[in-house]
Amino acid sequence: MAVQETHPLQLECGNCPIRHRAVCARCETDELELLNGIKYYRTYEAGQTLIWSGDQMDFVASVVEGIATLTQTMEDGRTQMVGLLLPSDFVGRPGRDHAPYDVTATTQVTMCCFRKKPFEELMQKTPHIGQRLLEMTLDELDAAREWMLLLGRKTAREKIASLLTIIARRDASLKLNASSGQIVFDLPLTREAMADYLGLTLETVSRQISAL
Amino acid sequence: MAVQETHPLQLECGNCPIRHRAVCARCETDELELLNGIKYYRTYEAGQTLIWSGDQMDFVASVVEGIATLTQTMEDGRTQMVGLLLPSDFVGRPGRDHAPYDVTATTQVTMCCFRKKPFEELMQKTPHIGQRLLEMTLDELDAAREWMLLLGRKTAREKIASLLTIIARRDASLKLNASSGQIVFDLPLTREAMADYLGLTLETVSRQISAL
DNA sequence: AGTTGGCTTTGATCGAAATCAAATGCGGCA
DNA sequence: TGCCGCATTTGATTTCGATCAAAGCCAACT
Repeated sequence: MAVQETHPLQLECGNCPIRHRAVCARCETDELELLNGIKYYRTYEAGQTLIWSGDQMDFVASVVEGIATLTQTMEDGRTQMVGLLLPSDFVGRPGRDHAPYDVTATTQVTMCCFRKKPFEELMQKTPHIGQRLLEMTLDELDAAREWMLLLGRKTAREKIASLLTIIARRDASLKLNASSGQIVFDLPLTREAMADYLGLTLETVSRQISAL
Repeated sequence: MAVQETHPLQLECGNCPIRHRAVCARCETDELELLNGIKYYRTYEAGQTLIWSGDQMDFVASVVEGIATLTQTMEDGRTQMVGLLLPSDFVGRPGRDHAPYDVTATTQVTMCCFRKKPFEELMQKTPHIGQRLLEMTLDELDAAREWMLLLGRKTAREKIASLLTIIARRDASLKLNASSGQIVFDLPLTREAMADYLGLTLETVSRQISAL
């Protein structure tokens, strides 16, 4: 894994860490071969903005490693995070050619990219890709709606608590650490990022965390 | 149309009002024939809850006429609306068997229903349905994220303004009323429904509307 | 007319979170 | 060692929207 992180120029799909959860999860060996033919990897540093809202999008991609965020910004500078991209999540939208949100790396991020045109053509030929993408999009929609409840109706403290449980839960499902009863995890987000996510100010986030 | 509203037991797909925007939009005549074979209509009265969160879902459906809402409720009774269902919108999720939200009619609603099992089988055979559903789901996801910005970062007044413009815009695109510069529309929502949608209390909604 | 019950408006008060401002801690670097 | 830049914490004050409470409006029904 360490080797791939430094320069994952070409990685075999067979032992890809997101093989069974990404958009390619349902693909058979032959379909995978086609995808493999048009894929290429890119890595980004923590803090880097991968995509700016409004950018021309000539590719789509899967997050292989790292964490990135989707944020929306108003004219006066107020921002709201509208999505968290984790390994296996899909970026971009077939059939749309400009990006609707900023995408920013919060850690170092590795992406498995496909030029949009060939990918769209492949989607026509191999139904498994479209099926999986639909599934993933429906899950994202559920997550977004869960978040709407949080933003609209929860108190600052409840928001923090929800964020922590979500991160912890994900973390657990990723590492499957059947360790002792204790749950330990580090959250790779600054106070500001949390505030952006929760619809709060960073001061409020700080205070509420101290209070726990 | 009046006739269909009272008892739309069977309506010809060819002159269905949502023929070109619903999940069947991309279907060819032969595919439409298959869908036609498994569809049935249901109507609900204003105020009626079509589906309760947690219900077993043995069908999926398209809204043909009327408006319904998707709402999420917390244990202590706080509620947040997470979606607005308009004519052509799709209800239910292939591959999931319990409803995640309450669905409530705000006006009289007519739905074009399909039993889930046959629909899912049909989706395998006719790619156009899955493709269209993906497209619609991606649009819904965009709408949900727009709403997250509203809930997380906008003031009460801005929330009201956004709601009004959204309703007005939709209304305009529906009726295509190229009337004089004036824009006239009635919003078929109670103060409480608006409050639910905007993450506010009904008092605040009332005050802000008066203030405009 | 009068009553009932719904939605809506208006008023008074309270409180949670935003805002403004300053201090603290800490790793990198000259 | 000391300075710088950055994230975080803490404090004081303000404000927006929630909450609690009462009245107004209007259509349906007796």
